[in-house]
Amino acid sequence: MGRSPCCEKVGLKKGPWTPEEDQKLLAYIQQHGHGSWRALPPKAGLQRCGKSCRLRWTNYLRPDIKRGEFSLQEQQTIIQLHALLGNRWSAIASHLPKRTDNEIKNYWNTHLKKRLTKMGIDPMTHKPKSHALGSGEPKDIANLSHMAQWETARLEAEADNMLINIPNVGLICDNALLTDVNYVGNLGACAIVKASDHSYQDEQLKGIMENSMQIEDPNSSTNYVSDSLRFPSFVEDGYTDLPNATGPADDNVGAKEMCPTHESCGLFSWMKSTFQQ
DNA sequence: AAGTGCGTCAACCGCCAACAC
DNA sequence: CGTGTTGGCGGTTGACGCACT
Repeated sequence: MGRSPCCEKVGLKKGPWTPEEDQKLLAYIQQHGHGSWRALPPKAGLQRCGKSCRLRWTNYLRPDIKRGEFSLQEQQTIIQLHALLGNRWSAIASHLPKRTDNEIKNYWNTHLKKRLTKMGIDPMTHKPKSHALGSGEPKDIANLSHMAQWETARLEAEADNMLINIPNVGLICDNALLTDVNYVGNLGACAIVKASDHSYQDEQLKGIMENSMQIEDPNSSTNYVSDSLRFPSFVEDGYTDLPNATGPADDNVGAKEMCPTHESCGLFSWMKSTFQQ
């Protein structure tokens, strides 16, 4: 049998907070700080348990909270970090200034999880569903092991406050089934936008592609790439072995290998070989 | 207009680790 | 070292609003 709830005491209120209660809590904390949460409610004149007060403050009343729709950049970050950290919402929240772990958790459960599932991606493993359990072949096991090592290295670097800067990848192609944030294994996020939908892709990509590189699908008949987003500076800095990334429309050897999830395509291999050093 | 189903999200519950004694 | 307390975390619930029939 578990411990009895902290609000079991007679007279303690539960449920939604009223504006009056919010005001009392806010005023008290602004004046005295929260101190001991357990001791706070009677001092603030609230018929709540300390836990409820703490939750209300951290998830709603804190002045440094950003509310409202998640930007594409934020969505991308959540997906990336979830692939890396799993359901460690507070750790994920620490990378998203002004967002609470509760809000991120809700957003993941109600939006992102469903979206990944719809895209045929297992939201827990971040792998295509058909590959979620792996084939059991030595090659797959080796890959998983390699990726695990890579993630470990990343986590260690993160702990040292030296987060490795892995670029995100944008792919514009005519036959894209996806018009949203995707991912490339656990290495980076990938924005796939249908090339013919010029009306929104520029703004959409700008949101996603901050500090990102962009790869144009050479198979695209439209070949639309916004100049402002065209080809990253780091390609000029030496990353020149992209799989046809900068090639003309008919230079499509690598692009033919592109797949919706990029798990096994040239893009994925390229990222692995380039960044797993 | 009423009923139903579904999505969203604030809030709660219970577990756990850290800390004080 | 054992025990009690506290705060933090992730999982879950349920009230609410909206869309649809």
